[in-house]
Amino acid sequence: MPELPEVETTRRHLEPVLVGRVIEEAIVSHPRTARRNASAEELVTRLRGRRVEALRRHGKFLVGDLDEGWTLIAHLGMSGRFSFGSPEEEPPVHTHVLLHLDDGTVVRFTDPRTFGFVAVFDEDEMASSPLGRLGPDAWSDAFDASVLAESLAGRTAPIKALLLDQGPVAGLGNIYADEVLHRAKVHPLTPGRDIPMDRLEAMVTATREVLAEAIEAGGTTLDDLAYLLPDGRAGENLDRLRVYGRTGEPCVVCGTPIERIVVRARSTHFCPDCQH
DNA sequence: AACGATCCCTGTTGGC
DNA sequence: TGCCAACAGGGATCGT
Repeated sequence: MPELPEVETTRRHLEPVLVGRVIEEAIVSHPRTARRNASAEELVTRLRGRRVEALRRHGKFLVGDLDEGWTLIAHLGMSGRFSFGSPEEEPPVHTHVLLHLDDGTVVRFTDPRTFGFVAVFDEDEMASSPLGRLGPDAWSDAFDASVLAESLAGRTAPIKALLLDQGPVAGLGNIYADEVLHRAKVHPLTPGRDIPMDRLEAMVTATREVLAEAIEAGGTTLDDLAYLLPDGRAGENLDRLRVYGRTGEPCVVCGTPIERIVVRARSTHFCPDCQH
């Protein structure tokens, strides 16, 4: 499923295609994908004629700066994916948004499970957008141990849940949260407020390492969930995962079998020996 | 305010 | 072999 590395990989592929282009026409064929706007028709109206000035990312959100003060927000959800091609090509099944650009390229948003969305907000709406509740981006210098310590102070929820919350840090999902906790040797059920400073520092370092590896590999494509890069290739990070999806396999550090528990209705993988 | 449960959605999987 | 329930999960929402 798309997390920060998959969204960043998507951003890097889309940036040269979108930035500087004008969206001449937009087609939105699934109302749920447009649910952050008043209607699919409103989203189409807001997209039409807009020039894309920049493509950024915060956490798992893609952020497109449009002209005249508009902002494009897209989230891949569980199964969302962007691709691009020519108008003559048949779009993939479950393609819900088409952006016809002024150079003839068509950008497509495809999302079988419709957990993702595409939206356009004005400046006032941006103030109350989903971005407002996000903590510092996990792949930025704004995320460090002192910031993390501040946001975890007094928090009794398990650290795994707090990492998924996007408040203390934005961009980690179920796969990379497990990977970070394993590398930092922190048990996923540890209450946030009980993690000592040296473990918080280890978590920040582990986050940078895990994300750097995953971005370099083009993200993680699981066997059963087909996240694909915009050019159709699979991400190559799966073999680098040390705990996620490895229940029962020996820990690469100590050999103890990896355990699986459920935290906040999310599968959670950890080494009971390394992570106390 | 913080936390936990529930819901949305559909392709894939596992059990019978 | 075929059918169907269970499962997967990011984020919003709601109750406590």
